[in-house]
Amino acid sequence: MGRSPCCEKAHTNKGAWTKEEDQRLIAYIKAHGEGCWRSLPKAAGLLRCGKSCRLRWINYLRPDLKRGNFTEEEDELIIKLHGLLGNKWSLIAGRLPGRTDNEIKNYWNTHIKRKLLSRGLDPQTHRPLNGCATFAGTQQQEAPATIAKPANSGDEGRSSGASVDEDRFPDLNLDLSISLPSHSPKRSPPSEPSATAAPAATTSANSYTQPICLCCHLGFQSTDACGCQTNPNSQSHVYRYIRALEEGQHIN
DNA sequence: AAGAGGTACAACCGCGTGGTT
DNA sequence: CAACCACGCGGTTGTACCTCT
Repeated sequence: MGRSPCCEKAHTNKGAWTKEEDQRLIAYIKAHGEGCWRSLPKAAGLLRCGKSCRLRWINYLRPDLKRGNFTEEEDELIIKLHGLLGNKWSLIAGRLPGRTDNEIKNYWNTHIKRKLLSRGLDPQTHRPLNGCATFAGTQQQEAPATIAKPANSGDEGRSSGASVDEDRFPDLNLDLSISLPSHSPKRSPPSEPSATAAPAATTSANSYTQPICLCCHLGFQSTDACGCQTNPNSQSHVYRYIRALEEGQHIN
């Protein structure tokens, strides 16, 4: 049982990276580009695991990293995105140029969690801590639960935040699901018959589905991470967060 | 000044997933 | 279609640094 180790443990360094190792990694990637992490350490003359090299590059050495303190805007964006996506740090990082998932994850655990607690909000659910409907009850009381669970909804413990709802962010309709732009019968594992269920972006009888790109809905401009505007007819198999429109609502 | 406790962050680990054979 | 492989992700840990007493 158990999987084979990702690399030979015997002759690999662990722990903090030295300057020399950093230089070797940077030089190699500059010369050969990213990719094939497994063979990279050997080729670059590093006594490191490929995973370790990848992590070091992505989280620390990449030239486009911003580093430095998070701004207030970034804080709020992270909170909103976490409310939407849960602990999907890589997705959140995708919306914050120059930030890495690891950095955001750490920042969340050390700063934002506390910030939300001080606001009386549960960092995981974004709901008021005392459980009473201080403001959650003030909105959308009549709205049925229209949230379709995300793809990994079976894994509640990991991303419970993804199931939070729109009452935390009245300006955002958080009715989300993960969907494919076009039907893909290949996906959707049998164990989760409807969770991934892309086409059914809603479970509400009162609403109908119409995909909206989350990026656009959040007000982001078309970027490399979101090609929906540059290529609206794209049939590429890219997961997109979509939400269901409520009755009477329409796309601008 | 020194030790204890708290905080921040880099790095590791195990698992899930997609691609290839 | 199953097995294998490599990559990427999220949770967790280790440790250096900071603050308080």
